[in-house]
Amino acid sequence: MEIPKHYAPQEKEEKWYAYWLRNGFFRSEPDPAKEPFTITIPPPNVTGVLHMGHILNNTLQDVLVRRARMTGKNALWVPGTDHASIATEAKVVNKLAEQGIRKADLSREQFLEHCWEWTHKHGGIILQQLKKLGASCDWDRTKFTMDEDLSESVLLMFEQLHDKGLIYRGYRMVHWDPKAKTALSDEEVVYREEQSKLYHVRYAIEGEQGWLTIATTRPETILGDTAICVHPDDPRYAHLRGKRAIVPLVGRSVPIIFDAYVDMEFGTGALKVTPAHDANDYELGQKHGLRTINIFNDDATLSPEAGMFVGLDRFQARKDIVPALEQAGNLVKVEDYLNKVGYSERTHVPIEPRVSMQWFLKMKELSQPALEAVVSDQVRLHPPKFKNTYKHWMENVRDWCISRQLWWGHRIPAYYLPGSDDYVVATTPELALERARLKTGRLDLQAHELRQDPDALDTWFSSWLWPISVFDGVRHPDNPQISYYYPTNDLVTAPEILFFWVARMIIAGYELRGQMPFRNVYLTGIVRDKQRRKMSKSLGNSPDPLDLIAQYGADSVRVGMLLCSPAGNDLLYDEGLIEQGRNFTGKIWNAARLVKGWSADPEAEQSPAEREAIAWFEQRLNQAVEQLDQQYAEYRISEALMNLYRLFWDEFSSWFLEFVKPEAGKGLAPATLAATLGFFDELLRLLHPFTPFITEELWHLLEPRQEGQTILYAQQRKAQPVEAKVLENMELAKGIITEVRRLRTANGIAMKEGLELLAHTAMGTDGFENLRGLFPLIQKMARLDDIRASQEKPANASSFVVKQTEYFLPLGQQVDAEAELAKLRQELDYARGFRDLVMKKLSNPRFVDGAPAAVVEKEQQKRADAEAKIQALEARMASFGQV
RNA sequence: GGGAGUUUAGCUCAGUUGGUUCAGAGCAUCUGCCUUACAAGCAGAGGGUCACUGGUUCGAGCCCAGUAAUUCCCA
Repeated sequence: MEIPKHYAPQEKEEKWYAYWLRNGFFRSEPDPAKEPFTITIPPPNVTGVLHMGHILNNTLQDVLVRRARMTGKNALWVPGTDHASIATEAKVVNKLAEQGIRKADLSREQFLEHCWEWTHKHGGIILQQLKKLGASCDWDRTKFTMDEDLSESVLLMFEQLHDKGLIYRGYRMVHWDPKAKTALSDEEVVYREEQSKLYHVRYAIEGEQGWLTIATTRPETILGDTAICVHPDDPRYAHLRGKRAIVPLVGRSVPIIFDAYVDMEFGTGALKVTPAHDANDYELGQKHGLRTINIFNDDATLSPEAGMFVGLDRFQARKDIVPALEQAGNLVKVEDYLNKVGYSERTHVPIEPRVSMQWFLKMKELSQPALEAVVSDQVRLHPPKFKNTYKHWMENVRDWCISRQLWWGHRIPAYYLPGSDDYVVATTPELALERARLKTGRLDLQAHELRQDPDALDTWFSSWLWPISVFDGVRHPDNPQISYYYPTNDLVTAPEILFFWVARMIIAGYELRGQMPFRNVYLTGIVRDKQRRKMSKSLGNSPDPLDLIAQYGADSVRVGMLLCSPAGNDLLYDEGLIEQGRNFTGKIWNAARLVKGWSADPEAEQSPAEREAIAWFEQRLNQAVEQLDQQYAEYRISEALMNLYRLFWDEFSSWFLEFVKPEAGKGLAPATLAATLGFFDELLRLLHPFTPFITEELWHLLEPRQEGQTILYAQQRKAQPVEAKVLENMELAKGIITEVRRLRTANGIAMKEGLELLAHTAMGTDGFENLRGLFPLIQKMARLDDIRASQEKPANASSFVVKQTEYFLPLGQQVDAEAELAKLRQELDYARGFRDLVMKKLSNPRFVDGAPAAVVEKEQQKRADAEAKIQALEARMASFGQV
């Protein structure tokens, strides 16, 4: 069968993906006879679209899963999506706004209908896109965090933790997102440094002359001040003990309190205290029994409590209050100030600290096993540098605010009793009623009298169950699926969500099953552009991955993304990387065309040279497999790919295929052709996890295959002992070939022109004899008519030294004596320098006595090698009449 | 403010318990080639005071201390 000149990825990828699906190759079911290998996908946002980060992340997962399949594991990759409460709700609210509909005008049910509509319309697009990449997920198992079973799992978890006393409801200071109008967890706040102003404002002391000046970045919160605080040791303010101050503009009298919390160095050493709008002030307020005046509405406009600027946005109020303070004579000065402001991770508006009633999960004890799991390497992070970060977070973990004032998500399963703040927790309204009747003793209590908490749960409160809930392991902890597939093997995700998600999954894993959710966590880097800017829609610096796949093929994109992305390192994306991937697939394709063009000649006998080449590549393959095992074990995926890249390109294509390439028009010994095809097959298997499509295509082209056969389950070569000598000798032979080629180039001798190579064996023939079997290969590759031993050193010859043997290439009149000498001199300097260094070591008694015997012996060998080389070089120089 | 990491060729990165001159790879660059699979290719070549300073050691890219630059995490 002829192979087309060019590989057409688009067509082949479609064909093979359909073939894989049709045959159910990605499916997995529990099989006690086989070892499971499981990955659960980090569920992308259900309404998201594929970006470059997904490409990197999912290619890695696919490589791991495909490799597992080809090394005898029962491999399963579970796909799915996440409902992304706040992000999706924000999108739906925006969409409704475009249609002139306000969320506030809809009932909860109506709004959720819109959310579902949106989800059904956009949901799963991203999963379809992953198919283009070649992702070998078991699509029949696709999950969504709002599926009925997964939802029930979330509620059960809530109930379980609540019953254990780990979930509580409390009036606390939380991070408030005034745009989404919901509380956020600590992790959902991102801090950004900002140039702002520090306002110095003076407060009158009540009942006497004098002022007290404070410094603040948020003058509008003055309206909510309920104290001034100074340090008890500060002599500047000692006289103010027991006094009160007057809040500017509103004229409220507030106490001056003393607390060591204040930093005497900062600003004026006096702090205004606004318990309702600052986390630290809130603490102070609690401690000193201060009033809490909430001057903001939930959208961060000023509330009637503020007393002025009512209804104004907080930033407008900040602007407007400055001239007001100035006019009132309270503004002392304004300076520039660099401070850090918390923003909502989702809506990107500045966070407003706010006191509100929220649900919290106690984290301290819960996280203990999860901390130990990582510290003791039961769960391994790759790269391990993230262990520190993880440990630090876990040791300082704080209670998790799990309620969100949103509708899209899992509604908190708490039901308030009539006319009371008391509640029962249950996973369904029916169960809730039962419990409520029990609790109240009112058997006639009706469902409509109970009021379910309006809040939804933090999305991560569902995703932290993901590796368990996709196997229904929360509701049915002993079902065969979870028993077989859990704990999963690898998780591939971004370091950004190490705490959000990874840590919490580990916590949930131990809490629910007493076992880690996965054994390895591979943390990818962030995909950036060449200027190290994060790829983003707004910057417009990100290519559309689907365009790339359409242009270059999925295999090329996969290779390009993995070529240069060690675990934990950012990937500086450049289209050149994808081109490199394309060039590599092109190379594979062309090598196949070459080999496919060869035919077996039953008459032809396998030459000793061919046998040598085959014996060598056999060992070279063994060596590569050994390295690959190591690289996979250490999650050095980029390195594994580079290893294969060079194995295929340099060793197989440039060396092996050229070794055995038949003369034009001639056939090949059947055994040689069979060996070549065998190697090709093995290489395709090793490459398949990285380039699934082209390897399947060629696997079917190089040998006749039946419908239903696939490379997906073809097993990769297992590690075998490597015969080092065979590899060493070939490296020497390659060295000789390269030297001859170099001399040809340097002296302008065409490859067509035959040459003779003389080996000067006066020094001994060991190295020379070792290579005798490879001579035919050397002759073929360097276009030599003959290689022979010689006692004399011919004149008018170029020379080089390999090991301890000096080789001469008689070039007649063409020798460039100057260039030759320069090269010799350079080599001699190098060799002498090397010898001197070794000698210095050997003449140092402390080295000879102190270093291990093996090391000393090595040094002595090095000296002998160097001496021999120097002699050869000196003799050579002498033949030119120079030393 | 606290903590962690990084610094090796023009770029992106390897360098495993200190012991070949250990200074590597890919890409990029340069030179010569349309050699009947591949010019998206082939054959060659050049390129680095391992951030800096000091220390430990017979021996340091590797260990220690300090300095600088830079990144990230936490507050």
